[in-house]
Amino acid sequence: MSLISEPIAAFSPLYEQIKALILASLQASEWLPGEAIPSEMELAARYAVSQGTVRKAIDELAAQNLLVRRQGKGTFVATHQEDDWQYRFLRLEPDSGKKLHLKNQFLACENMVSDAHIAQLLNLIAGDPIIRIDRIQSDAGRPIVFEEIWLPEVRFKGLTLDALNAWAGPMYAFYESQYATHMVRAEEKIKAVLANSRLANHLQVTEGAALLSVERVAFTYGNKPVEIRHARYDTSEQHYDNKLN
Amino acid sequence: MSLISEPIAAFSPLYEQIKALILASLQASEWLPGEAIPSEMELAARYAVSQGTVRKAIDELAAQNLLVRRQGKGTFVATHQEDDWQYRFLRLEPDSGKKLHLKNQFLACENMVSDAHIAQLLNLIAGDPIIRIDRIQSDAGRPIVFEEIWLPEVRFKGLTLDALNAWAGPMYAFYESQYATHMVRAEEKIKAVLANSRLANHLQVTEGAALLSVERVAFTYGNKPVEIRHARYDTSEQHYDNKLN
DNA sequence: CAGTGGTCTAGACCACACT
DNA sequence: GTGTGGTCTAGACCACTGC
Repeated sequence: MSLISEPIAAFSPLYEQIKALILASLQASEWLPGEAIPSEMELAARYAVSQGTVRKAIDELAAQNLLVRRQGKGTFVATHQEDDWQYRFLRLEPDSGKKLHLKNQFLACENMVSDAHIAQLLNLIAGDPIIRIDRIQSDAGRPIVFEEIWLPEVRFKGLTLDALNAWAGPMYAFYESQYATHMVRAEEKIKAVLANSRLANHLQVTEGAALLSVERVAFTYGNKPVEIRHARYDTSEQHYDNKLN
Repeated sequence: MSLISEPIAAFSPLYEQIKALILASLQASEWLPGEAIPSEMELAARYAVSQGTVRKAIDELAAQNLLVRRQGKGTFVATHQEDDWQYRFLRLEPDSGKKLHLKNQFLACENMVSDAHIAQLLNLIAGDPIIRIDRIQSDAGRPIVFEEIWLPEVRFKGLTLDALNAWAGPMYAFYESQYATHMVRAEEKIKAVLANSRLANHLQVTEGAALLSVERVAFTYGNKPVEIRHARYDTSEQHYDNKLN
């Protein structure tokens, strides 16, 4: 009888390896968000494979929203600074169908040490330094969202309330331009909760009103969690919109 | 100066046309859910294109979850009857991480006429006949979900409470096997609401408890809406799980 | 016009499932 | 072994962008 050992590494097609190489370059900031990566022909030459193989690798990265293809122009590193990506992860929509125009109001930005829960979510150790931010987002003067945000202090060193208040655009564009941190994906856990007095005050609803609780973990390249958010949405006149495929 | 008319029909690549042809066959039930479609070679011959072009068409349909590729076996029409697709559209998960084992309890199944709201969502006219179903889903004896469901009577003729109670599996597998209706995608609008006495009673929570309200429209082939659901989830020990990419 | 991504082809070969 | 989907290649040509 023959001795056939279990394959340690499963078969990995060439384009998967190319994908990994491109990903490594993204992670190493060889090409920055918004910039063009080399053309398919150049990459094919660099990796010594055919254009079709590079193409398949890029296709998959584009499907995961890591790259953006633009015919005639090139392939670009995805960025949260583009107009149509500004609110890529925001699923809240007014019932009326109009568009939300959210304005930030930052309440706090303080350095502290993480508890066990936040530490675990961020792959840190309880007691590691973190930054905690509170903010309210309003549409036409009406508060809609109250959010608590936790960030690892190592990555977001020196972040202050003043810096936040000086920034007009969305949070993830801020992280990208100020801290070279691009968010790739996020996971959310949604519940219905009752407003306590603090939440009621922030969102100008009555105590005991129903609010949507949204806990988010956001990840950069390499599946690294770098932001925790706990949001409460007032869904009396807006809803969380989701598509199932 | 030259007179250049706007292109009426934009350029449409071959594989898009093949995609449309395959879609038409699916919609016409030429191949039923769970069945294999012809091999790539056969389809290439049938449509007189290369295998690569058929491949790209199938790739995109598989990405939309309309087809399922299985190496060495063939390409199959997606079905809700497969084990791992049973709860493809259910995003509710226990906080504990365990799996939910939901048991159905159907409360009502009655014929009625649609109001303007439901009619509009189902592309019907107010007054058209519809079927309305109430059900409760429980996990380990605890009611978790209360749902109202509306179906167009034309498509689901003769549906009775007894038929529902005789069915053990998930709803969309039932529609598929009994009414030749396969659900392709769905849209959900989520809010937080307070339990009124009726909801409190169904879900065994106190009046004024916070509940997740989930309004779903589900579509078959050809973007045709064929089911409306309004669910209320008790999220005290479970949450709605969502991934953002 | 040159350069980029996008389409289409034809053919060779690999991995996997079934028999 | 045969048939299926999966990978990879090389080359031709099309569509779009910007100089």
